[in-house]
Amino acid sequence: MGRYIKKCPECGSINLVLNKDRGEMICRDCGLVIEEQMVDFGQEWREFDQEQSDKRRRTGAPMTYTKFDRGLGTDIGAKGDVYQLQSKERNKYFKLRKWQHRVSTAIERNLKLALAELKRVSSYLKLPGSVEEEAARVYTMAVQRGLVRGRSMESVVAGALYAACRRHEVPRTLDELSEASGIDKKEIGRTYRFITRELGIRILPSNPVDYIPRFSSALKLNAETQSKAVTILEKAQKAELTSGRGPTGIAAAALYVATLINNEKRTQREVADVAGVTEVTIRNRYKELLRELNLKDEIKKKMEIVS
DNA sequence: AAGACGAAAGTGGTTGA
DNA sequence: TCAACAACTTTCGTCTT
Repeated sequence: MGRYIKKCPECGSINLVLNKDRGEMICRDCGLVIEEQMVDFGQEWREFDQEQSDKRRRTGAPMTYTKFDRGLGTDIGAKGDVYQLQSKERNKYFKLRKWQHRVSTAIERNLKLALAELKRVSSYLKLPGSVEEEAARVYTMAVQRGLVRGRSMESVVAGALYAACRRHEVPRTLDELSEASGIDKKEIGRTYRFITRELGIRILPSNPVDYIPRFSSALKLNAETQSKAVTILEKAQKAELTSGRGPTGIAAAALYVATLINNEKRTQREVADVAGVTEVTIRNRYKELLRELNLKDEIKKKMEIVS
């Protein structure tokens, strides 16, 4: 067996909790979610001295968008070879370094800050590493195209995260992003639309089904109710009840109906709260569901069995 | 007393002239 | 740029459990 991560890479704390179901580790001190995919990424060989380590290593540092230079930065003349050159040549290199410095620092400084913020928010929302990576990629592209100009860094970060969530089908609502980042919901929506349009990122309209697992666990519903809600949603999609509607509202209504059918009743208020919609919306959707899908009979049947 | 229901008016965003 | 429009919200009174 290989070794697991023992220290939090963020704050160095060893106070980590392993959540085996989700395959992730959480740092108790700073809240960072450390992805632990139950795959041993450790090397299978051992190194006893410098020579062996040079020989046996097959890879360089991992490339990642969550570092401002993807972990691959090159510094001109950083190693000291410069000093073996003639003075004229040396001046040339110094100039080059200076230029590199000028060009890159603005973007890099921005990226460093932004990626720290991104880590904070995504950790707060317990987003998987793949989403964080994607968001970092989106943000990097946005910075390179100068799309951050005129917008706050934080709002672009939030927008990038929102986009990444959507693409990976682990949707969070704008409200949640807003709460985690402290940015106004409207602002996030605006920058989200802006950067996805400018970067040409195609995003499928989010599927109500994607919200079901999260909502049901927030409501502590059992698995049957949850899968019932999913089948209701599938029927609803066939009946064309889902297009043009807010996905969270539909998901909430389906969930509400499922609780009625499975005798695991939750109030409209409770469902509305976790889904971030109002009771009225649930009522409207739920009325449509009953009307179009003949679920009335199913509910009645259940009621009769009970009585 | 709490929950469910529905009408009416208001909000923010999209669309089409 | 404006008005029409659909989806959703807020508010509030009424009915049901």
